[in-house]
Amino acid sequence: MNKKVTFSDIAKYTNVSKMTVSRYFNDPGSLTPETKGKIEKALKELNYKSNKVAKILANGRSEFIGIIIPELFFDYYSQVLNEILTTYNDFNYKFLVFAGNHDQELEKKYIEELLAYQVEGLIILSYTLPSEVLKEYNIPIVTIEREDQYVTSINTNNYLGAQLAAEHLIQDQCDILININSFVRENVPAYDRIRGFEDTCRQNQIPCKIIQKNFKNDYDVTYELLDSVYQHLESEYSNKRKGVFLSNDNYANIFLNILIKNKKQIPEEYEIIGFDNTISKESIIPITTVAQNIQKIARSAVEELKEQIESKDSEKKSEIRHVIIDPQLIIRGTTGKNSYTAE
Amino acid sequence: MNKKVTFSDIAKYTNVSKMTVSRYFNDPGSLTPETKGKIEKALKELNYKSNKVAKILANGRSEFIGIIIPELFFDYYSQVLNEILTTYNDFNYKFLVFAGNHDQELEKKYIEELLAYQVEGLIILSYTLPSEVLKEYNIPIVTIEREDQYVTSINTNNYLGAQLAAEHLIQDQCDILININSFVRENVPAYDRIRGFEDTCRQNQIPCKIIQKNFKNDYDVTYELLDSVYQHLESEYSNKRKGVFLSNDNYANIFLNILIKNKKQIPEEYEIIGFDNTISKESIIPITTVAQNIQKIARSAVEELKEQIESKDSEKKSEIRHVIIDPQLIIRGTTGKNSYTAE
DNA sequence: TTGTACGCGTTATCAT
DNA sequence: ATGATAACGCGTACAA
Repeated sequence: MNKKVTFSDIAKYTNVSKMTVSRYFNDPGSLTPETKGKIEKALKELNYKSNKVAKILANGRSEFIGIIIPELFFDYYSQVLNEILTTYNDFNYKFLVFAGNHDQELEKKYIEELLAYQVEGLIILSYTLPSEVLKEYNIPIVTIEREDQYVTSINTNNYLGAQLAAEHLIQDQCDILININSFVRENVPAYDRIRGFEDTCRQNQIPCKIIQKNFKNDYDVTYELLDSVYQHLESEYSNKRKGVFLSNDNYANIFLNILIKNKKQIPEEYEIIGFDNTISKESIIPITTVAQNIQKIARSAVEELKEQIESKDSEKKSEIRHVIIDPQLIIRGTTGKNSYTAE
Repeated sequence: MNKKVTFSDIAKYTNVSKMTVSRYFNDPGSLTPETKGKIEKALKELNYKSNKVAKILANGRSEFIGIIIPELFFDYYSQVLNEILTTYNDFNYKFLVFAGNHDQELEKKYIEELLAYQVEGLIILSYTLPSEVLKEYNIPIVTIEREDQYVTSINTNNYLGAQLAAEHLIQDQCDILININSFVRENVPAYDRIRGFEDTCRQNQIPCKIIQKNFKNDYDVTYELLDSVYQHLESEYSNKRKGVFLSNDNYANIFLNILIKNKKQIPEEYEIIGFDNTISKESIIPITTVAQNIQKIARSAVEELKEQIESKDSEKKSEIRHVIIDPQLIIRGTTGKNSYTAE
């Protein structure tokens, strides 16, 4: 390892100034082929390795973007992070990633740390800090699928997703439509899954029931809660065709398992639709689900951030924007009267 | 945002030198309470924000660790990444993360980029670059669950995992033990799942069959391949009690679904054991599985890296180490004659 | 096309 | 306990 080779070393070796070496990288067109060749040779022979930290200090552009996710045990976050990381190939931003673990104080600390490293922007998937607080950091920010009143955001068109689900269940002639959800606040995007579902039922004059439970991030708790929901539905709507829309694939999968164990006919007695298109395909009956366009969400997030970062330079203050990405209904075996087979 | 507040600004404001301001952060014990107070006040009043990029350039310690994962669609990688990120709270390393997407050239490029940002070490989960190549970068490196001959690594005790699985199936009086695997090379840790399985069968004089298929990262392909395996097992071992050990939970789940659809009795006719403890719990029958101790794997990786980083300073060259973490068998509904119920 | 001088914000070193 | 000065490695601005 010894000492690092710098522009000065290359400059001495080639009898040019270090500015010329710098230009070799940043403005090669301005060099004669000769000097270019000399420098190229020297770089190889001295085994030069660039130091971007010095570059940041000199020109102020870190090309860092900070990401704060709640965690990676939930497939949705993993997939979004995966797609964000992949944008490196097109946008060249480097990503410093923190897992907030649902802890507000921790997340504040993480943001301070990210700012210290001169990140040019933040992508926030965690939800503990209100957007009003986020905006105060005065740095380009994009949030994804969370409360977003005061900041630019990318969200799925949850309303449309719920609408597609409800319409599909109605078309399949379900007698009663049920939405199973956790207690989401009205100001988060996911609440539109309830609004869209209710509105669609009302417009089609189909009975509709919203069931909200205090789901934890725990399989057994979720199982118990959904089992009680099942009992309730059985007693309440015994001889009706039930169309059930759950707020994510994990819930949908567990609910499906409960139905199967109780020997229910699917999709004859129950139709099921999940959300997120994560594990739904791997269920005992592949589950119809609303798929978010995660790649588009991720790319849009980086694009919006890039725009903010660049408009910051040119003094045009960019307005807050809320980008909405349409989801897609993926029809599988838990809906459609003739589809009780695997794909 | 205006101009950034620096140590110089604080120094002028308080009539001390910027060195004293620096000491306020790095060696506060050496300051008098008075100056400490003055500086503290100035930091608040001028709203100072630290710049760690300048700090890196000055002292050479970035506190960055680079991570290269193949992708995040596979739960195992997500969980490992999650646990690595969480070590920030104890070790204070910041993580620059790249998704290699199984592309060797891309990964080389990513490593160069990471080196340019002065990362102090690398954690490699991707497998495209041989450890012989990795070692040549001459920087602290730890690999996780991949070929590791020339570098320090953290791996699960795959041999033990397979042994636990085989012993459990034998104890449950299976007549024939089957291991379903992809074509893994003999020099990757996962190959020990085959070795451990075979050895245990041999020692117990139980018939054993290793089936390797060319699994892709695709549900439908995997389904077809496992369906053909099922057909094969049915014709070959029709009235024997079959104990099947699959190399991950996804395969185990799909195989289980195939058995259920064919109305096989589980665990009477087939016993199933998966690996990784990811989706096994959410299957129609919760699947017995070998759980890797992911938290320990992640922490060990960071600890080993830290040791390498620190011993690098003190000129003691640290030896290559291969740390082995024991997994644990989690018994659920797909094994054990009396356990055909959910947990 | 190439060079000079200086600055980026911090720490290291040697003084006092 | 505090300060002066020189790094760290690169880019900007202006000059030649």
